[in-house]
Amino acid sequence: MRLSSMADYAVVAMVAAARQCPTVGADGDARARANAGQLALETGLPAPTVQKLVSRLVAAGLLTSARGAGGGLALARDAHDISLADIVEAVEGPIALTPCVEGISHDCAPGLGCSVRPHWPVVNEALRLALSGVPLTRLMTPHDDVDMVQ
Amino acid sequence: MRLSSMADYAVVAMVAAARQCPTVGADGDARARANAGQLALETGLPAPTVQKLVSRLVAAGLLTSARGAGGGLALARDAHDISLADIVEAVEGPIALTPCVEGISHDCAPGLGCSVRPHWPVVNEALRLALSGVPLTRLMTPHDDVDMVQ
DNA sequence: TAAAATAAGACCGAATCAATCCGATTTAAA
DNA sequence: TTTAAATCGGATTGATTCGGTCTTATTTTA
Repeated sequence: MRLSSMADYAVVAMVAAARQCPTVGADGDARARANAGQLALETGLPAPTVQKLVSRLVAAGLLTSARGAGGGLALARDAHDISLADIVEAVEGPIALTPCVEGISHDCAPGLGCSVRPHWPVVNEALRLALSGVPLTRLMTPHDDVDMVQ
Repeated sequence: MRLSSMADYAVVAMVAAARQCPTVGADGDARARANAGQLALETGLPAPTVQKLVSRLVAAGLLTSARGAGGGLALARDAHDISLADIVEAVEGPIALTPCVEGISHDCAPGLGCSVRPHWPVVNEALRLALSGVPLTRLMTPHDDVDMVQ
């Protein structure tokens, strides 16, 4: 039920990246690029861990990377269009509480014919919806009372 | 993000227990008690694993146990009043995606002042609500189309 | 009184996960 | 042309948790 540490760190790293690169240039060439070392310094996470995280985030299309000297990272799209679900899925894969997904048998209860399996997608979708409702912009604020009213 | 195997098995075991003891006697003394061995046989799970599961379920107040010869297990309350959230909490403890709960520092991002921490309770509550909405009675049905309309 | 059946707790092996390190590739600047 | 800087990918090590098995204690019936 717990989020993996990698996914937890990824959220923190994305928040830091969004702070360092608040606005991406409209021409696609972000001016204020942040490198992995700066993100590690700001978040307090180990540098190798941040490097591995940004690799997955880039592969998932949440960050854009520019190699070489002067390179760095930038948000692929606006911070308001990146949600917790995107970050979690980028690091952990599809959001599912159980391995009882379509295509895999996983006969956990042969006698019951796995009667609980048809009900997991409902829970998974509800969870995904909850994560999708939290954009990155809301996480950037140090403390707000918006959550209380929701 | 994945549920632990123990919690997954606990759901299956509770479904099997609800099937073997559909109605609990109003006098509190259930007539049709199921023992751990029968549950293991019906679910296909290892018997020692089922024993460990029922121990936690009894401790959590979801099952009642009667020791000695002729003893066994019975649902503590009606199957309609037992939800997925109850079972998961009985096995895994409080439902929380991150260890960022009140009382524990866990300074994942000292530089940011853990700006993401105030937002986790919102997600946790949404997840708990989704699990609470699935009663045990719905899981007992082999296959129904109720989930589709919801 | 004795035997049988049960739950409850303790122990151990194994697997997954997190973290780290190293080398390869690419680009800009001197 | 050369040097420096920064990302990308894989492989390795260590530890924590998880899953499974076993033994012990308690209770009821014959």
